[in-house]
Amino acid sequence: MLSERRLEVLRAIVQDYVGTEEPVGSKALTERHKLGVSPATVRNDMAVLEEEGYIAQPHTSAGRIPTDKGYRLFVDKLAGVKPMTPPERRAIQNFLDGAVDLDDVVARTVRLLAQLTRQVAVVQYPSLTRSTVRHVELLSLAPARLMLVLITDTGRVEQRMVDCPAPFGETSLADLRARLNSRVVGRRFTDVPQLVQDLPEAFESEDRGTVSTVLSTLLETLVEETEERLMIGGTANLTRFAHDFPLTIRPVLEALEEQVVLLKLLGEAKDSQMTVRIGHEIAHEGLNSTSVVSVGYGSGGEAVAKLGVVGPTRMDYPGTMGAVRAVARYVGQILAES
Amino acid sequence: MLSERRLEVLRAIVQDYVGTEEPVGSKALTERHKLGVSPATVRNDMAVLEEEGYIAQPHTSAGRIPTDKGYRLFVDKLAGVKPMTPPERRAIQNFLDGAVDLDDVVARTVRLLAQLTRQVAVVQYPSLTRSTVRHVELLSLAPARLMLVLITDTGRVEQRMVDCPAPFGETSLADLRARLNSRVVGRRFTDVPQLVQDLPEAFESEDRGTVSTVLSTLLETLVEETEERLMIGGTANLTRFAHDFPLTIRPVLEALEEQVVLLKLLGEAKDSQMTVRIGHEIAHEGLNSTSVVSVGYGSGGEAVAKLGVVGPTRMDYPGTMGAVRAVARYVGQILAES
DNA sequence: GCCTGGCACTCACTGTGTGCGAGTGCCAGC
DNA sequence: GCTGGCACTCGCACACAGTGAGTGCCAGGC
Repeated sequence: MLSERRLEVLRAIVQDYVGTEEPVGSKALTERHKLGVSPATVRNDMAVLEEEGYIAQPHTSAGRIPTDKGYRLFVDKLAGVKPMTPPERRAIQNFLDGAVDLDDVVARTVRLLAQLTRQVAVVQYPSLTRSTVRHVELLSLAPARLMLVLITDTGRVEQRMVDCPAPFGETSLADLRARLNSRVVGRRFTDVPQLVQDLPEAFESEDRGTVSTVLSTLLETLVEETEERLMIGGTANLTRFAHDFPLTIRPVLEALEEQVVLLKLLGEAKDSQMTVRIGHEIAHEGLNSTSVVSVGYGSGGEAVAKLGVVGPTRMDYPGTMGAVRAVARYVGQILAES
Repeated sequence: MLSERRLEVLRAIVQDYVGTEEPVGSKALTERHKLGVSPATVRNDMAVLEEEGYIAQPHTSAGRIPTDKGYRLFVDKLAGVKPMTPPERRAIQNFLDGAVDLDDVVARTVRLLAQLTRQVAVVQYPSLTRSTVRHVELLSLAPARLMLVLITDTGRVEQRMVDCPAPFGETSLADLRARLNSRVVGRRFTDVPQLVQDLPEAFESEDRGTVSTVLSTLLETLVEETEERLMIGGTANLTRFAHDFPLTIRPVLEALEEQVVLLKLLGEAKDSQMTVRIGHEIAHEGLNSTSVVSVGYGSGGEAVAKLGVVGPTRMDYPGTMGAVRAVARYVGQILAES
């Protein structure tokens, strides 16, 4: 176990490095922080911290920079979450309040997060898996062609075309619509397959084919859309540390376009808990020199989706965590209202 | 007017510079192209071309690079559109054929364009303004709460909540739905306002308030959604010329996030015609060292939206134009089918 | 009149060498 | 266990010369 002072030294190193973006030496440390000891002592502490793997030297005659392990300790033990100031809170709320629909809420959230943290923001659309059904609509577009529209409690809408094996009358359509809704409205998406299983049996044999087709399209939609959608913003912020990782910006951009990677990343985190993934803790190669701060958000107590930011491992963790948490809360409120 | 050979020299300069990304000198030019004259002659031609503003020297003892004006001449007079090869065409079609809905079509198109051109791809969602109505649906969610769903011929779906001033019965709802659809289905969005103008008069006075509210929400949706949506992809390709404009990448990323800018850019171009905007021809500052190649696409003869790519002014214009044109065609086909 | 070879000149780029200084590790002493 | 002192390391900035690609110009030839 590291002594109190050594932890203090680590904290100082992280703070200075995040601020200056330059390796920090023993002398500079004692000047900028009231550690109460001489540079020589700090050097000894640094030697220990380095041996334990918390900090490293880029080259022999340079200062130290934190390692991933160092940041990890910093986040877990040394840093709190920096709360937003009241004016910031008000600004967040005002900005989000202007949203007109779900797309707009997500778009505004991304912009807001990117601006607050000055990093890349990622917001997941409310997941269908954890949503409940608000309404299922069936529209007849042609004698043997239907449109299936699925509306979730979070306001998300999905639609699919259905080509029927046989013409389907308006009466049957109304019947199916009514039965379908009475079974699934208010229920969770995950429960839907079971709930509609025996529905074809209630219909005349000539209509059963169509009913089955509609149902399988519905189930397909549920499965397909379980692969969630994301919105990303603030990529221009990546250039702010271009000198930091000049060619590393490319793999990051590539990773960001591979939504699958991001979704997996968000998915790995514990539900509504704030999660910080640092550097090599991230499995994906392109993101090895970045950190991801994410948290779930939702209208009720439960998270329906996640949001977060991607930035350099050298980021202001307390501030970023504060912003992410605050935004998640307000988005949750907005969703609950609409 | 420039002589035939001087145009040939300009073409050679553009081609070489696009290929090598380095200023091209007179000697190298004569070696790589069969111009039939000596370097000294080419130097004289270059001096003329420079005087006329088609090429420039980065510094005194270097080769020449094309100016925006030089690229313009190249695109207008010297270069054709390079058609896609049959295997490429097949690949495009196969890739787009797998799409399941409009979002997917757009997403796949973006990916495809980015991959083909190795540049940033931009695809505009089919515009509501030029679309026709396929169906309007009204759903009752609560006694005084409706959901309005609008479906376009291109498969786009928009939904809005409507809070009614008074409870609205199922009968009235069905009536309104039927009247609304009989009037607007198959009509252009721009004609809708006029077509529904006198609709409230057909209802009992107690329902008129709600009908008006529904209609104004519908009209609002049309107006709001006229501000189009975009999908962007391939931003990682920006890093390919990072050495070319190392700090210029930032304003480009910023401009790409400002969808308004891009939409304006796409909007300025003539309808379905292929348009190339080069360097300073683009009003927006951040995009001054980029070129934009765009073209309209649509299911019928008329364009419903645009797509294109953003790349460095030093790009392979014939190839890019070929790819953009081919993709636009196939997307049009896909939309016509669905 | 246009093209060509020759020539002097420019200038970015590269590699080498040097001095500087921040930072380190170690050690003896308090 | 902390401190001051000291020798050492090494990246970085700067100066400087050599190289070579490229240019403009000019006199001569077709």
